[in-house]
Amino acid sequence: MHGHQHEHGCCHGGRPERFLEPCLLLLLAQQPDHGYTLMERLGVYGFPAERPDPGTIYRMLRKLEQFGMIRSSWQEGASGPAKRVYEITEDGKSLLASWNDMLKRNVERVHQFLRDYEAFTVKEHTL
Amino acid sequence: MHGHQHEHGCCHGGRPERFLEPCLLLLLAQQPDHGYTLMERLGVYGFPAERPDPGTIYRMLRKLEQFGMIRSSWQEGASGPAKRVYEITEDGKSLLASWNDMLKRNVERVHQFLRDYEAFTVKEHTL
DNA sequence: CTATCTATATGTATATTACATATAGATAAT
DNA sequence: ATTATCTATATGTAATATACATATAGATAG
Repeated sequence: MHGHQHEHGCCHGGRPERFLEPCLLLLLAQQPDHGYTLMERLGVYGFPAERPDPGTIYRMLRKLEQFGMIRSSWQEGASGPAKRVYEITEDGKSLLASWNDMLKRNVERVHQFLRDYEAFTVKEHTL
Repeated sequence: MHGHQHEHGCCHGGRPERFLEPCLLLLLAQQPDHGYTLMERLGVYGFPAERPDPGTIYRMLRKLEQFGMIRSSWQEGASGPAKRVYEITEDGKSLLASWNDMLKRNVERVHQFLRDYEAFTVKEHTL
């Protein structure tokens, strides 16, 4: 029952923000790839596997390239339309390491919340 | 070295987003309080304890009140300027439960990322 | 030759946060 | 006394990320 009852109006529950960028960097660190396949691979990190949003993903890839975190080249001789294949740069790997540190810290903050919420519900139950 | 080197320009690492709302709800579930004190209590969840942003916090409180998640009354007879004391409503408790569920799911997503990043660095090291 | 699949891209709206600034009553200091 | 500081609440504006809608086009299947 919980989780989706507040999607409209105020306080819609949803996805974690600022998470797409590190996930794309990690996927490209694992192996070079193009946007269309990356959309599917993002499912591992909880992004909607069936109906991902191409616009958001391609835009993020272009932004990362603008700042030199990834680089791209057009793949030739493949089937279907031309594919822009991205690979991570050294700067991108350094940024990925930063994201890893930051996400670790943020997880700690959320764990503190989850512990306190648990304590709150236990206390409520004993009233 | 990591963690703050990309604060400017692209890809600034920083705080988790959409985290202020659940934290305020949890703090008010623990006990009714007014904005000025809540600012300090937010330090438990990693918000900057010395120099929090009043604007963001008061605005979020007003939004939560607009949607009936908390309610407020002016506290009389206290020292200093008038204080608007907030308390959580039943709807607010329900929303808080939703946030708890969602944050649990999101933590799982981040854990997947952290595991994969660890595996990536191990692999890089053995090359 | 038309429809569908693969692949990339832009336009716009909404939401959250950061930073700057405004207001005002209460209390402390000179 | 009157000035400065502390407590407390509030608004204006900009930056950023995401969601949703839509556009484009080559390749392939019916």
